[in-house]
Amino acid sequence: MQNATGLAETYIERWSAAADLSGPCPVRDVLDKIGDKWSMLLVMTLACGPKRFNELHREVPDISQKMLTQTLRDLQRDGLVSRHVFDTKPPSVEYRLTDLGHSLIVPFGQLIEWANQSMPSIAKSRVSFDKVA
Amino acid sequence: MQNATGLAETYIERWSAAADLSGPCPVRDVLDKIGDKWSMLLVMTLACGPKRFNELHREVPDISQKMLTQTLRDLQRDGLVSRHVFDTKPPSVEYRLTDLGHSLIVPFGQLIEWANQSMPSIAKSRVSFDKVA
DNA sequence: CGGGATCCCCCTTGATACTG
DNA sequence: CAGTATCAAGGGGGATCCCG
Repeated sequence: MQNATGLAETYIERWSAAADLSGPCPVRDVLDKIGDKWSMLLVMTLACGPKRFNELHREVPDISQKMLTQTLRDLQRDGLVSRHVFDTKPPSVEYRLTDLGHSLIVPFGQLIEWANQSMPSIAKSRVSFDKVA
Repeated sequence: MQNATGLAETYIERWSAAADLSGPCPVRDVLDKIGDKWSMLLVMTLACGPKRFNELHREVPDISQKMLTQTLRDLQRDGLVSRHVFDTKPPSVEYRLTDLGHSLIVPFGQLIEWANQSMPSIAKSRVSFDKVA
C-alpha cells in the first residue's frame, strides 16, 4: 500500500494513459450516473437493506414517483440493483443492492468522506469569492 | 485499517446517521459537481500540472469556450482551482489545482478505478436487460 | 401497492458573434 | 490570448392522471 501522494500520482498517470478524449469514454458513462440527481441517493438508501417501492419513496420524499421508477430501472439495468416481485395482494416489490451495487459503497463512501471533510473549505471559498464579485 | 466489508459498514452507518434528507444536503451539492459534464474532466486534466486557457481547450476539444470558462469559474469559486493572470501581451492566464483540488484526486481516482473494473459487468448487465425488454 | 403515460417547464448546453 | 454576450434547442425532471 502506498501513501496518499503516491496514490494520487498513480491515478494521474493512469488517467493520462487512458485519456482518449475522442468519443464518449466509459468513465464518463459511469460518472453520469454518479452525478445523476437520485442514483447514489437510492444506492445509499438501499445500502442498509432491501426496501419496497413505497418504502423507498417514504425515505426519499422529495423524489417523484416517476423519477423513482426510472432511476430504479436504470440501476437495475446496470446490474447495481435487483428487483424481486412477490405475488401477494396487494403486490409487493422489493429492491436490493446486488454485489456489484454493494461494491460501489466503498469508493463512493470515500467521496462522501471527502465531501464532508472539504465542505467547510469549499463554503468559505465560495463566500470570499462571491464577496469579491 | 479495516477490510472492505468493515469499511462499507462504516460508510453505511455514517450515511444513516447523517441522512437528513429534508432540504439540500451538502453531499448532494458536491455530487452535482462530480457528475457535472466537465468539472472532473478538467480537474484530472489539471492534475498533471498547471495549464493555460487555450491549452486546456486543446486538451479537451469537445468543450465549448463558454463551458470551459464557466466550469473553471465554478471550480475556482469552490477553491479547487486557482487562477493566475500574467500581465503580458498577449495576456496569459494559468489555471492550477489548489491543495484542496489535489486532495480530490485520490477519492475520485478510486471511483474511476471502480468504474473501469465494473465496466464489463455493467455492459453485460445492460445487454441482457435490453434483450428481455 | 407499484407502477405507466402524458404534458410541460425550465435549466443546462451549444453555436455564434464580439471585445480588451 | 482569454474571455463576454446573446440566442436557440434539448432533455431532465416535476405534476398529474390512470391502471392492474
